[in-house]
Amino acid sequence: MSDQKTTSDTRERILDVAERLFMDNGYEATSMRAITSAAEVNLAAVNYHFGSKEALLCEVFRRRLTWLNDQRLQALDKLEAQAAGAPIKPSQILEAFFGTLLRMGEDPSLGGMTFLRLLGRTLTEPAEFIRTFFAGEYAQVIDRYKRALFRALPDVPKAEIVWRLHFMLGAMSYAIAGTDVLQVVTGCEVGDLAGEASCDDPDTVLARRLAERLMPFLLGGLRAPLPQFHEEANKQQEPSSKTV
Amino acid sequence: MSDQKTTSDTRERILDVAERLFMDNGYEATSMRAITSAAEVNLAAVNYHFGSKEALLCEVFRRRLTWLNDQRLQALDKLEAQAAGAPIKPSQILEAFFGTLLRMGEDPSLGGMTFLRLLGRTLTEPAEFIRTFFAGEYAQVIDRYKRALFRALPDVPKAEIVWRLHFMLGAMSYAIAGTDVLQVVTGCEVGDLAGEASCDDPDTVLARRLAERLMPFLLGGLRAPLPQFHEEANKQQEPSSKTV
DNA sequence: CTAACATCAAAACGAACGTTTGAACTACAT
DNA sequence: ATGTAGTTCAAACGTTCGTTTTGATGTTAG
Repeated sequence: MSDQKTTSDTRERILDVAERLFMDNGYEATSMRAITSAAEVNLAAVNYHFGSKEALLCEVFRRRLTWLNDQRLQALDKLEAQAAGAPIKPSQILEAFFGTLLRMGEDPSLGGMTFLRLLGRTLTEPAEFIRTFFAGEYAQVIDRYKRALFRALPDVPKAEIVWRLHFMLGAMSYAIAGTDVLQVVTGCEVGDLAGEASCDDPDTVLARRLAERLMPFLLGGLRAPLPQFHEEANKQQEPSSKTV
Repeated sequence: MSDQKTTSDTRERILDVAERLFMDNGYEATSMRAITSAAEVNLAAVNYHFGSKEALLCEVFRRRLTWLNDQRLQALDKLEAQAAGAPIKPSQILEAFFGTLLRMGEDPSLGGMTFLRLLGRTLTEPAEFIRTFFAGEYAQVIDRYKRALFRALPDVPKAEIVWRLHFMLGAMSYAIAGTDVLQVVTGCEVGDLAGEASCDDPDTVLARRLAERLMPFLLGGLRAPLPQFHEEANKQQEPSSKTV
């Protein structure tokens, strides 16, 4: 009555297949028939369980994003509790926000790199229902982290922080999308990785390497000198730690 | 005279309309009928002039990208000539690559922000024909700039530079896409801008502000401290330190 | 004038799309 | 066994897609 376990099998299989196909082909280019036949379920199953193709895409994200943003909020709670009123280091804030996401790429049970790539590619889709869905899913966590960054960087104009948060999200989004539109850029990347740690699957290794490289880049961008009109703000970014 | 009058404005009108509609709705969600009726041309005109919808998209990009990447190569040529063998500053390289692009956003005759947004959104599209098209268009210029960065940063491992070039492209791509998936992030952005220079159209102002903010961020990310491969304090699951 | 190109309206093409329908099947409480 | 609610199924629905065709009209250059 309350929770049908007969439901779970078909539902989950659809969600898993949809996640992969949306990632491979994009939302518009993925047909219901491709999804249902790959999931080995009836064509009508998606509309029965989710209502529509749009609702399916939202559910694909919801089952992972709710958990993710919950983790992010908990991580920030923990940081603020530890700080006990003292300012939190920007590197810790970035780690809580981006590290929590990137660690999903190492765990296939959380969607792994498939979900990360899908997320990165979908964040730039212009469809209205996607934009409003993401806006709702992210509203709380973005607001909390924005305020945390304001407090961590009191000498930086708030508008500047917002811009840089935008840029950081972009760098991450594009990096996890990994569309490799310019294969020239990545080129040596994969071969470079394959040489080492071959115990884990390539996606897990990639996720770890990505985090190692991306976090310092983001922090460097966040603490870059401000554009001309505010020169004296440079001193607020003392090398207070070697965490990077 | 020349034949540019024979190939009258039908071609250009299709390209202009397609550029805007592809930007607004994405490639898959934009129909030929929407394009031709908005351009007030016959439905068959696209297939007559370009051959197919795919070829139309490629032509939309080609008419701007060949010029852009030409400018980029010339800018790098000029830098290298001025340096006369001496190392070029990374900031100059970034200015030549990203500044040349961002300046297109201020010039409506070069596509303006419409083209920039379209470019940012299309760079993450998974469709195969798009990926191979961009790979061909960008191969030369990426290779030149990659080598320039290698020379400008001789102490940084080449693989690291490639990663950071990737991140910089991502930050720029997402920033110019401006999909605002998380409106919370931008929020004050537009209102902030509207206060000042209201003499130009909003898109031109936005492009200028974007460049002012993005370039320092990219440079800060590029020059961030390198990751330390054994700094794992909170997570210890990689005992091997054989990383190069 | 002629020939080649460009544009048009209209219609049609087959294919693929998201969605709906109504019957058949399953599980389980009574 | 029977009723009921939830699930699956094959088949069809109506629409829209990219593309092609036909034939007529306008434009331009040799």
